[in-house]
Amino acid sequence: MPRLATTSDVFNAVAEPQRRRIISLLSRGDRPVNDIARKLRVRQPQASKHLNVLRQVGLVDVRRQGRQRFYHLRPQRLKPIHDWVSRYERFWTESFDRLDVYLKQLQANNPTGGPGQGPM
Amino acid sequence: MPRLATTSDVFNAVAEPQRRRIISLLSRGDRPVNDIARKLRVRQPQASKHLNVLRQVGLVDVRRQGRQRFYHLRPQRLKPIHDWVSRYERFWTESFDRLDVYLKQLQANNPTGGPGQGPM
DNA sequence: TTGACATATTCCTTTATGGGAATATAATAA
DNA sequence: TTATTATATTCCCATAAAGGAATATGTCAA
Repeated sequence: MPRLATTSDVFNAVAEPQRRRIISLLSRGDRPVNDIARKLRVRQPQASKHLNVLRQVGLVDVRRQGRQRFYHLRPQRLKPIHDWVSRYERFWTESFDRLDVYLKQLQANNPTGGPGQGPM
Repeated sequence: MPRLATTSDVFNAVAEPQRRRIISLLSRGDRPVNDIARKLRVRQPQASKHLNVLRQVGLVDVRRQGRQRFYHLRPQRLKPIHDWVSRYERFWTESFDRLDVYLKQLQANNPTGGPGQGPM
């Protein structure tokens, strides 16, 4: 099973640093392409390409205004990532002592037993 | 700026579905390689390769026990992802009405002005 | 019309990645 | 020792992806 396409998997879309920067930038307001390209120090075609990926995956949408295209962030699409990673939040939030670890070992070595604890 | 290596960027390491499944599995307890491979229905070498990536990026570590190697999740390494994506949480948590959007437009069109609001 | 500006798209090249298959290494058992 | 089990590693191949450069498309102004 290879990696899902950047245009269909949010995790993969966001695995590109430039695209993360675009998301950061757009979170402060809609912007036209040249604006984005200038701010991020990339050439316009690359900006357009990244924006195209983000649009296809649903992380941004576009609004035309004159000859410009204002890109707009759709942050709800980040929620799957947030949900997934939040399942592990307690592991670094709670005091996570050796007893917890020991109990987890036991559970792992005993496939039949115990209440389901961790995230899936 | 190309994509960072899966072995050095947690975002990229986690962009692979199989590796996310390994993380899920390990969150319920340490496991040896064959166990993981069997559970995830992948061949042992692929499991080892993914585990190697996860180990290099710091998401798991290994403990030898006899001829087996028990892999152990290091969930703290997921924190960077959690931190990053949490910056946008309020956008889908708060009621985010059209006024907010309008204010963001204004701010974007007026680079000099206004208090910094959004995440960076 | 023509020209200038804003953006998208295409083509090309390089590179990282992931799977398959085979093999190597390591540790235990007999 | 040899055999067996558990895991790692290597080699090969196919593919997605990202940047560069050039070009196409679209929109406005004169």
